[in-house]
Amino acid sequence: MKDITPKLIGLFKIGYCTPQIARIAKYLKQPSTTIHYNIKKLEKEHKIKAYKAVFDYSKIDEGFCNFILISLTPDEYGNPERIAKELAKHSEVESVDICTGDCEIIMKVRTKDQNDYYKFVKDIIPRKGIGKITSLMSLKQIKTEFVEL
Amino acid sequence: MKDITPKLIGLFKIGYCTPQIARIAKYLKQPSTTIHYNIKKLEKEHKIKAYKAVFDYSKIDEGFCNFILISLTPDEYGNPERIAKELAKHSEVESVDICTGDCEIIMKVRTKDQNDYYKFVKDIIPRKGIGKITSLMSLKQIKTEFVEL
DNA sequence: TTTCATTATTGAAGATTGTTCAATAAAATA
DNA sequence: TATTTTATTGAACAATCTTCAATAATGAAA
Repeated sequence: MKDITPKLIGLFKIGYCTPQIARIAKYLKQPSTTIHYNIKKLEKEHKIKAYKAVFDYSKIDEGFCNFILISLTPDEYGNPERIAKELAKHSEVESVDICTGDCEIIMKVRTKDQNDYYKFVKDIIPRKGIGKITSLMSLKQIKTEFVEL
Repeated sequence: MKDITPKLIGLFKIGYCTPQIARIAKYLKQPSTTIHYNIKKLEKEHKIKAYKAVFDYSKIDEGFCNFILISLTPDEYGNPERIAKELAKHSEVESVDICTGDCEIIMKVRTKDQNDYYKFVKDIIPRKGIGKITSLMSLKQIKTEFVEL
């Protein structure tokens, strides 16, 4: 057996999908060429970043979800983007935001279980600039990426 | 002019896309029927919830992003899901998670600006069961929905 | 207002892609 | 081993996306 499922999931996480012009045209009762034109416009303006799949992560070995609130060390207050972009590179990371308030960076991370999460935190967090972190564990996901589960 | 853009954005937020089987087949060097079969399997197992677009939200009037940490009143500790599902219904809400720690619910909300965010909070939050809320404002988004910006 | 340039809409034709089907192979089960 | 189920694959088909050229609408400038 080939087991291409993990490869598919990896591709679908970031793209490899495309709009359903005909279906949208029917739903909005407009010619498909008009829909096509408007979608291409959104793409040219870089308003659409990607077409992708949303998963029920609990069913694809990514059911352990955590929010990580990161406080930076004072010497790194100036450029939180450097650290944020490094963190964003990891495939377990769903989102990274630079924010105000009690922390400087908030990220959402998906792993299979506590063990994998521990590995991630142990590996990724002890780097220059990161002062303190707080984890908020998600017990149940009601809505993700605008999709209700 | 028809201005179907807002309708397209609404549709793309939740679906109306489809996988690119031929492209994946080429990339993975597999027959397209094999890719097709495996994707349909993922769908039947309900591992894939939707195919959708990811936006550069700063370019589509949803640039003001906040994380809201919600503490419930003691009498609602028992069923946080009722409140969570209600909150999830609103189109401004990207995600809703029930969690442990300092709060019971964490949600991600996108609005056009502070005014719209204020309206949302004023409208949505004062409901039975919600005790205290904390907002974390996102100043800059580095990665969203697994897509780097 | 009139002219001109740009942007938006649309139908028809063509190129590409997703889907179905039937046959075969592989894996799991008894 | 025998049997059932699951997985892979190529060929034909149906559906979709895309291109193109013509037209209409909009906005800017004289």
